[in-house]
Amino acid sequence: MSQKPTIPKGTRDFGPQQMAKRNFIFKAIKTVFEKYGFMPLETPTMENLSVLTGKYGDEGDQLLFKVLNSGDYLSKASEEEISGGSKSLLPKISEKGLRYDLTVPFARYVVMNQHDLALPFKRYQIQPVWRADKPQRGRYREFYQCDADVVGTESLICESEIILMINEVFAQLGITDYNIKINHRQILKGITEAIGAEGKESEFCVAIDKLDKIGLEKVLKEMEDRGISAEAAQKSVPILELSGSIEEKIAKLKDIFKDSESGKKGLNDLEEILETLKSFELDNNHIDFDVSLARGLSYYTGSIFEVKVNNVSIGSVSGGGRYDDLTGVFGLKGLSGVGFSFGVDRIYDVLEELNLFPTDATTSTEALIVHFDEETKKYGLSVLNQLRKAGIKSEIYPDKAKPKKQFTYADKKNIAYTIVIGSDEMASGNLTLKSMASGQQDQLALDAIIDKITGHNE
RNA sequence: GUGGUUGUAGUUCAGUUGGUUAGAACGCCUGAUUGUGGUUCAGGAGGUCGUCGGUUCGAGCCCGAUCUUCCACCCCA
Repeated sequence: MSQKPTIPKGTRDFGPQQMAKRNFIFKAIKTVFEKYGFMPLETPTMENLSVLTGKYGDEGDQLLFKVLNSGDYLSKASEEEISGGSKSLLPKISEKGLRYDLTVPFARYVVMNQHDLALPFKRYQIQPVWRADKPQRGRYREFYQCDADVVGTESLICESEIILMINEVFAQLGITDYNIKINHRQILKGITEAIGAEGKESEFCVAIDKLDKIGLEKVLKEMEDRGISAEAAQKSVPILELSGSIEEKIAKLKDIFKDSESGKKGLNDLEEILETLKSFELDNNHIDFDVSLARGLSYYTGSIFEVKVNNVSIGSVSGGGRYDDLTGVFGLKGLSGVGFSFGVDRIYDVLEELNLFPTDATTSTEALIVHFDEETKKYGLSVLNQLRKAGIKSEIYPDKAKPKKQFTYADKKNIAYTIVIGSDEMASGNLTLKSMASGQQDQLALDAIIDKITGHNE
């Protein structure tokens, strides 16, 4: 008995229909990225472990997929190291790992090529990444990230452009009801100062990030669990419950941040981003200033954002922020950057849930040639050649088969037209064009058929 | 990593306290139609019940291990 094939946990195949839909998303994202002056970059699937480890925290290191050294990978390890467990053995048997995200390889690339790059450097990168996580719904061990980053400038125009790009991508995808939540790490720092919890920033961030998930009371408890005084936690309540328009929230915070340089800086940045956007005449920029937005990644130092589509069961579909020292760990100091990422898998689920995939995203072949015998099949080949010369996606049923079988094939593959060639058609030169959707058939010369199919596309 | 959960036909699922030959729907194949798909009708194929071991006269059902699925926590896209 042959064994049943399987794929590794947390990985997926993408069939033709899925790929058509995924490509629809990728195309929209790529088009927009390039329109804003971002250039494509690809980096290797594998990086040296020295590049990857220590960049994502202890948890992150555990989630790295490591690649065994080639050949006799145990030969360099001593008895002692083998008996010492995985910690001492690992560096001896593995030197490479699969990329965990696109940001670190990007930073590595920038440092390695710093003398050749025109700064500011704008790149986009669409590639799979791997995490040895436990899979769940919407969480895989292999998934795609679509990153766009700018390094080498502190200009807030970049932030504004990110907002514009998100708006443009979503417009192309047909998503209309969504919020771009924005906040600023300096504002969060300002809040910790204002409530008397200086230096507890990261604890504060971890706690409030869960606000919409677990509610205010549990967040306050979490703050206390993480070493923030009950008094300070209480003082944050009015800030977290801020309401009103963006301008009103900013005005209220300005008052609270009288003595906080960080807080003021954050608010100024935010105002400048909003001001810059006014030059671009958006009807609705979808921005929502949310002081409870924190985002886990600790390397963010400036603005941060996250996109949530409303009325769907899916979490955030995009996010990003500004980091001051991304390349510092690789020895290149003082390079500020800002970047963001689209989560393709989640966008896919959103489009599916809202039924927003256009029907032509899934059509494949436009015309199938149906024949009856060797002679008509041969005649069909020259017809096929003409169709393809005219740019029509077309194919001929390769085997001799009953028409029923050939039509069923066209039906299953969702092919729009069939062109039937029998002895009558061969004799007259007028072929039978059948529209599979309506079932209507017409006797037409090949030129007329080509006109009709291509005309239908325009 | 912690705790729970699932596994029966290609797919979604039934399957009685452990008792003969494991079912349905959809899908698939063939025919009704030797030049016509989607609808209809008739027929057919398809399962070592996740895997290995144990209990039993007897296991899809009970027990153990393992893999797998999904969920919560942690963390994250």
